[in-house]
Amino acid sequence: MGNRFVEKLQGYDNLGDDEIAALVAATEGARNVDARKDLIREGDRPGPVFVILAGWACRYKILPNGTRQILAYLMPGDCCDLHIGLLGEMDHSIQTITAAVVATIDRREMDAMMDRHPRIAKAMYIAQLVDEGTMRAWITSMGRRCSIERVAHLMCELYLRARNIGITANAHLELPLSQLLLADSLGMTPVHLNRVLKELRKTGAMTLQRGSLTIIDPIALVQIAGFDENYLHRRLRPAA
Amino acid sequence: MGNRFVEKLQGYDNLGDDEIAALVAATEGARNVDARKDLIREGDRPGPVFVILAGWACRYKILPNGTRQILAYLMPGDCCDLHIGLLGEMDHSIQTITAAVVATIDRREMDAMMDRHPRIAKAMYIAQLVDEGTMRAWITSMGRRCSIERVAHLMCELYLRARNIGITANAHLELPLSQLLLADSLGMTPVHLNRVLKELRKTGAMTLQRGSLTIIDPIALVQIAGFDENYLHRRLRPAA
DNA sequence: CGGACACTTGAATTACGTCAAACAATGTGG
DNA sequence: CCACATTGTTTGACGTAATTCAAGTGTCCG
Repeated sequence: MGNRFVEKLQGYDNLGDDEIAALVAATEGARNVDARKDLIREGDRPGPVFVILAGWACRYKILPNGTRQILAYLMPGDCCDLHIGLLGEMDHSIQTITAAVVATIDRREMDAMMDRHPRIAKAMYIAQLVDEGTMRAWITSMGRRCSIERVAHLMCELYLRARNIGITANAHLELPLSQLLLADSLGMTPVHLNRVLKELRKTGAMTLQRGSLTIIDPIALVQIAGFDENYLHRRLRPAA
Repeated sequence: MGNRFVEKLQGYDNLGDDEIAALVAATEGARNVDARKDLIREGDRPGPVFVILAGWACRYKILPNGTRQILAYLMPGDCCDLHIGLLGEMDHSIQTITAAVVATIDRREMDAMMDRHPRIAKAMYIAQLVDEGTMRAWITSMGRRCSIERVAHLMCELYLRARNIGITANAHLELPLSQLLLADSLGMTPVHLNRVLKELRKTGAMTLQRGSLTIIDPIALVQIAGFDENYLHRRLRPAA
């Protein structure tokens, strides 16, 4: 396995050897981070750009009433907002889910790299647009899909994103996400999520057990989710 | 009233006279658009950047089952994604709500302008980050707030955004949003939204009637919404 | 005046939440 | 290797917020 960040950006625009070298150099000093460590917290003054090279993380927000909302999952190759440094304060937190390898790229270095390599800039912008599209899909799910559809939709999203970076095997994916975490992502209670997972198992579309997702009947799953087949395709492999 | 787009960006970074002139020139050929006209549709190949100079618009998505989800409101001064042209297809549609004045800026022209005027680029990036923050707030609302809290929260957001561009008077705002539109934004049925509005009226926090929003008791409203007072403050007036 | 459209209200239904308890998996220290 | 705490999953009984269906009441506008 090479540098996941480079591989992801390469999927968005063809990068030359010098560009790859620049990205590799920029992410060289990556550090190991334990599971469940905040990389940055709501209210903090943003610093450098984070890149997740291995492991999983999530964006989240804690509400005044103590509940939590997960806003997005970060998989290997993903990074935080490109221009994060322009804001005065973070409006959400980012935490590792598993042990992870995290690189940080100084804002100035990032700007310089994007100036020198327009294709890196383009790929970064596309990545940002894809992330935004995912947020819109979450809003849509929360607003207009019932619980079983929401769960199915999230599983489709995660599975396709994972397949895109080559961490699936057959119709199978190791998902290090507890039911509590998933419930906090989908706007439902853990109890209800558990019942929905049971129902999905019963339909024969998929199973999720002990952190292991198996897509048994992809067509049925996509059908339940109301998942637009082109949805991630076109976003993950946009026209050149 | 000057150019709302310029005024908004000026709020993010101090622009010089030449930069203002460049923005004014870029938005010169604005055209009038009727209410309820799609500016661009899901699946279309993106073209130039849209800027709303007057009137209201919204981003939305239609689901396979025919329901609709509003994803964001665009007020005077707002624009669509900066790098929209990099994607192969739109993943959502944008439609005017009222009659509107819309400028389009060619991608090349936009790139050139941002190259020549780094402060314009910075202001545009901040605007983009603010929009993203708003999306995260919507996800949070949908996931973790009950209906009355959601409604109150959206009204806080819209009121503050409107105040920031100077279209409020006292504690009052003309909101050209039907209850059907609001319901499709908040993930609820129009019937239920209507009842929630009635309840909010009863609490004495606010009224929304015939397109006219009045904040009667701001403290009570913020309290109901669980609205973070700093939330838009820090995003709309970030530290220099 | 009549037709279209947005808003309002009531009654019945349902999806999901709450509370509570049991069970499984994993890890820690004695 | 066992007691035991800890954290995640599963299930049942019950309560409630929100939807659905249906029938109004404005209000605008040709």
